[in-house]
Amino acid sequence: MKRSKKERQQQLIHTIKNNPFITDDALANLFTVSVQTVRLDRLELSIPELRERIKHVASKSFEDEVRSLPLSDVIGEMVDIELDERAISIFDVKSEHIFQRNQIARGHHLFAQANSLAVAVINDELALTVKSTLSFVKPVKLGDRVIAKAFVTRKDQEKNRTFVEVTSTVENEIVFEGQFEMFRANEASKGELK
Amino acid sequence: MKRSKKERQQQLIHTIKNNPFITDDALANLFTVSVQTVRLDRLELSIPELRERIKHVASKSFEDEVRSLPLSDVIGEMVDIELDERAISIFDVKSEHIFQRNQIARGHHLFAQANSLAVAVINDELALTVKSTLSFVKPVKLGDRVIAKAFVTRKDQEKNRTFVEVTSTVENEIVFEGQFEMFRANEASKGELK
DNA sequence: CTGATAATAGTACCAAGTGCTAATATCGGA
DNA sequence: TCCGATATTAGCACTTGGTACTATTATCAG
Repeated sequence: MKRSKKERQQQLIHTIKNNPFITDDALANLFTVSVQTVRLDRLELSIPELRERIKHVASKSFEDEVRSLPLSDVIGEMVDIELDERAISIFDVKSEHIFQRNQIARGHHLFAQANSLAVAVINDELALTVKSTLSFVKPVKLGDRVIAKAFVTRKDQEKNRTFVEVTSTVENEIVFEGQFEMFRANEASKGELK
Repeated sequence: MKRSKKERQQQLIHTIKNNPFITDDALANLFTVSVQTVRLDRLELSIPELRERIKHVASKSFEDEVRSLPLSDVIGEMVDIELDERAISIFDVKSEHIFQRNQIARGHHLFAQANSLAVAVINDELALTVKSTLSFVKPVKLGDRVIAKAFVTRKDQEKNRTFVEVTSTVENEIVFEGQFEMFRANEASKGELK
């Protein structure tokens, strides 16, 4: 018992969290205990085996037909998407997102969530933001769960533009609004961008 | 030979592509061939086994997840500042800032640089973005050095608002412009924000 | 000192493979 | 029609990273 069971289990949780790809064997070495001990720990903490962990990580990102952009490029967690129509993502405000002084989320995270959602909702190989107008309606605090909803409002086929409106709420209260004018590369315009 | 080897292999590629979670066994059933045939096919097409496929999908998404975190501190290096007047920062576009597909910098990093500069230039305890209008003039690429310059254009003492204009350039060419309306908490208004 | 808790050891088993050899099909051309 | 090439199937040993279970040994605390 290096530092008691509890302490080890806390470390185990932490270690696996930021490296789900580690095997029991490696964990046993890390904590200088036997593999069986690691397994008992996982059992108690109901942490699934390596393969299941990996599968979980993988399927989270693979879920549904997010073809336009790999889900990975989205800030926040995508919960719903209908390409070229709408998309919803969730973003939990953690300590790394706030100003330490006042616990208020820094604006660029809200923008990042909204902007990446605007990119993701577009059903095309390439989507870039051209212009946008933002309104930070209400400060967002540590621990808040921000739900961003994006709607495609208009498409201009000739100019390859798509207009997306994003509204972010915390407990049904609007905290952020943004209009995004997006450039999209459809088949015809591929390769035009230098 | 239901439809020739080639045809089956094409289908195999397709099937695995949009469901990397399928086992050889399931594939064998699907094409009504033996498991061995599926394995030979994978071998010829150099498609890795199920576990490796899943691992690949997982690590791709995991890397991006990790990558999106350090957004908090990497917002450029301040090189000059005159409080309530102007500020300049430099931001080098690295691989973690771009879309892998086209090497173009993700918009929120440009916004983050500009926005944090707008916050920094304000000589007050608290500064928050209220509204902003952005224009992504030209795509920024991997390796580019973005120089953002912020100017305070106007102050509205009564409403506690400060207006900041930010222009970002790469090799003297404008790539981004933004107008920011900032809320500031001066002595008089401290604690008003709930 | 004795129980309880914790840790270790060992066994059988599983899924989803790889790598290999060997036996059959099946087809297409001389 | 028969022959050889290609394609397919079968079988076996072995691998990883586990589960599930039992048995033994430490270790600590009252």
